[in-house]
Amino acid sequence: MLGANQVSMSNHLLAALPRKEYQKLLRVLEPVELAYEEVLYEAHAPIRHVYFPHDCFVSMLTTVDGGRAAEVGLIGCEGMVGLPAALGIAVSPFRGIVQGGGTALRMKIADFRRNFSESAALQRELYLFTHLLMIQIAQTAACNRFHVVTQRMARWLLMTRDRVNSNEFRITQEFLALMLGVRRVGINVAARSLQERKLIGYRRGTITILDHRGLVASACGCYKTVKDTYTKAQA
Amino acid sequence: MLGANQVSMSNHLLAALPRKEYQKLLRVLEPVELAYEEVLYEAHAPIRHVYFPHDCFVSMLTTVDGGRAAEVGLIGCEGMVGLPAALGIAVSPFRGIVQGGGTALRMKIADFRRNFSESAALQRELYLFTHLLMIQIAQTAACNRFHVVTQRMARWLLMTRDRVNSNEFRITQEFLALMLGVRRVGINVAARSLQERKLIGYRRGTITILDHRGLVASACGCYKTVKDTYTKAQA
DNA sequence: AGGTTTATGTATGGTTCCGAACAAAATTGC
DNA sequence: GCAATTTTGTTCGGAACCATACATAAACCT
Repeated sequence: MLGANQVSMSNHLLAALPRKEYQKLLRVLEPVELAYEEVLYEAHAPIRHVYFPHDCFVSMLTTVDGGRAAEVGLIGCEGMVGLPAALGIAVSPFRGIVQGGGTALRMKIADFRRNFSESAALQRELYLFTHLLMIQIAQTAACNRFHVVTQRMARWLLMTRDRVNSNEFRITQEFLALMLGVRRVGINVAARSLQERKLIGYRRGTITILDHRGLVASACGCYKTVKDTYTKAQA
Repeated sequence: MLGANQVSMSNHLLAALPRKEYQKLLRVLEPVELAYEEVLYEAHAPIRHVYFPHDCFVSMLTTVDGGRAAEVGLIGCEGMVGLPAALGIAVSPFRGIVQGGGTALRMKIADFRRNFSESAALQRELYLFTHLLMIQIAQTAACNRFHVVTQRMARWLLMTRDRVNSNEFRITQEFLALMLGVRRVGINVAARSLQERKLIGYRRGTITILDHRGLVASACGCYKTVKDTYTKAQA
């Protein structure tokens, strides 16, 4: 039986499955440590495993012009990494790169296919998650269009917080710039602006959220919009 | 038996179904005329019908800050409008608005649910299309981040052309500005720039593509990236 | 401890786009 | 034909961000 702590640290998708199906999956699930900046999928490369994050999360990036990339989605313990597999697709359209290091359960793609086709509950959950991820990506598209760097950075920090369950995480400004598709200078300016307002603190490679509510107020509405959608759908 | 012309004018998703399943669906499919600017779904409103466009296409828009909207996806005869229904979702997350007027087949949501669950072929096609739409949306997110208005406008015109199979279509600059999430002034400048280079022509409410290859060269790579993905997947 | 590497801070000029307002031309309705 | 409406053309100052370059500071290594 899972204790409350284990449930909170485990993957929500798996946790929501009926007991029996969950235990069946456990037989083919393998615990792995995912390291910061580890690449799970290259764009257009085959999906060999699907991942169910516990306390880490993964950025999905898409590339333009053969070089520049931007994050289009963030997947943590609320979802599964390697979603195209649930749609019958063998290749990842995006680059998947680990952000916060931590633990996850993973499954070989062949095992996933078999178990997925046999579990109506898993199907239902993954199709729902597909829908939610699509909304997240779409909101990112609009957000990229309308909102300034400071707002987008605040949103990113909040989304990250929700996925690692911690107010502090390791991330450099350089890396954050890559995610948001801006220059590091832009992040630097935004970071200082948020720090001056005492919403965040940071030092060399670490950012701390000091005032959660204030940060929400500084972020664009995209944060709340997407979060509410997830909350409602998974209630 | 469908003649070649009818096939080319009909919906690709339906056309790719096995003969028998297609004929079964025909019993619950109803032909409709979709008018320019008609709203098929309001955001967060229930999906009552799914639509299979023939010679028209539909923009999916997402809203930020309670007002401004931007197009995140374009669906024409290559797909189905109301895709969340295939994921077991009853509500459209986006606003769906008809662009080029034309004909489509539509199905009541209850009929769709029943037929979808009974047709493995339809499931396969719609899950594939879900995947493709997700890629389109993600590319739009990156495109919004990196590319200038002229490039994005060229991309939009090309995507539209592919969906209506015509080099000329009715669209005002004002409306195009709404789709791309910019001011009309920005579209005006871009339109004149494209016209000066003899890539397009336009007059009050109508745009004509004059030099297709030249326009592709002026568009960002996002056009080709997404188009190639669709072509390859549906081959 | 001292040098190397990595991360953050700062400056400059230029481009794109925004917000707002107004002018001109094409189309429509009477 | 003439007025109203719709669509397109143009202007202006300012904000955000870009590319590039260089300066400082913290952490790491041996």
